[in-house]
Amino acid sequence: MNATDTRERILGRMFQDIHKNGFQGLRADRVIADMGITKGALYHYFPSKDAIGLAVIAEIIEPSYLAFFRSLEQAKGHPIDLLKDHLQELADKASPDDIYLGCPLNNLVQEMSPLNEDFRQRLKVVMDGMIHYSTRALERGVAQGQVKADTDCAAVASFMVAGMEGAYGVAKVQKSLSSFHRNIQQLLNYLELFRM
Amino acid sequence: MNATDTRERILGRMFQDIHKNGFQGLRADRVIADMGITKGALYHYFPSKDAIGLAVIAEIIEPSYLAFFRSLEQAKGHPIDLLKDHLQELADKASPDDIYLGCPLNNLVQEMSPLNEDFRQRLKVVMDGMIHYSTRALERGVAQGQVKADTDCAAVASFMVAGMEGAYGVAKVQKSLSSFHRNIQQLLNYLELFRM
DNA sequence: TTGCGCATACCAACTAGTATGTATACATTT
DNA sequence: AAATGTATACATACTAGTTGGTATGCGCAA
Repeated sequence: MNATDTRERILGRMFQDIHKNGFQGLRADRVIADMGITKGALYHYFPSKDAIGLAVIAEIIEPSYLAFFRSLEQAKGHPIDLLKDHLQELADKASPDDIYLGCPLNNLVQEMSPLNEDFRQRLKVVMDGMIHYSTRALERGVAQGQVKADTDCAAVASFMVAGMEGAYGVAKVQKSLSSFHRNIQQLLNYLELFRM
Repeated sequence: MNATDTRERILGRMFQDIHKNGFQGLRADRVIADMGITKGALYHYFPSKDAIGLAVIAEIIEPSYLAFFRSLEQAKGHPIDLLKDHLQELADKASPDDIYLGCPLNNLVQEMSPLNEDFRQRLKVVMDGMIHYSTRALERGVAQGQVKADTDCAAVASFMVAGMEGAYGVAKVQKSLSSFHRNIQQLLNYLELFRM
């Protein structure tokens, strides 16, 4: 068990606890106790609780969310299909627990944006990234005659992300996977409007 | 200053603090200290912190959100116009602070749904109500030839609420009123699709 | 033998909640 | 009408448990 492993194991567990309890609800000492290690290890790797949260965003949430959207830059295929396929995949892969706990990104956004500017800015980078790469994909679609010429690509991309997060939120209160599917389906219908 | 006043003043302040800090972030004693009263008063009216949160939902959040949607039952006019007007009004009336702090309903949903079943159910009643009354309004529109006959009214109503909450969320990280306006505008465009 | 990776032991501040006291209004009895 | 009881609406003081964080020590590999 080398050092990097321990740090990443801690981060992974912290992510899970934050996912369920929120950052304010995170009890770092309880998490590490569950892992069978002690505060010595925790504070060896992270100077403070805030640092844990920021590291979770930077090292777990951001990569996992932006991977797909960055990949749009090199992706071939109709941008509307690429975006729809991604949303469809999110819906297909979502477990009841994913729905019950909600979108980790959205959760942190709602909780931490007004409380901590460092958090907000890091989270904003992630969401802006999602919107940015989607916008560019749609714009390429316009240039290639795949997307309607009068499309406000930035507005559509932004609303797609908003609709996604909204779908997570509604499904979360309702504790309903099928609610999530229905709302994602409506979002797919919306995206289809902009196909050439 | 009679008793009812004090109770309602406490609730109002608690609502504000929850709106900013979340329920877990609420420090009830700090709030009442700011009000110039003491724990005696607080625990005279509320048996526990949870009771404060549930009272805020039942007595402040639920009425304010459901007022409009209930009114749809008696409203005359095109249902799509009624819904669009409401969304437009939300956008027009939103202050920068409303955006920065986010939608109180959505905030609590994201934070509390997985943590407290009592909270989740009370919040679900509110969101279900919003969707329910919107669905019925659209269905009456179908019956009266104002809304396209093949419209899945429940799906549209649900997605409208999801889009609304999503718009709040995205605008919250971005700290941008214009982002909110853009996303609401997209939602209005979406609703327009179902006009007969 | 020095520094890394952790464990142990501790602490100050906070936090929800309680136990108890008290002033005032209002009803009841005398 | 005066005296007495009683419920309401708080205030004060306290506590047990928690929480984030620190100080220190110690084994082990390079």
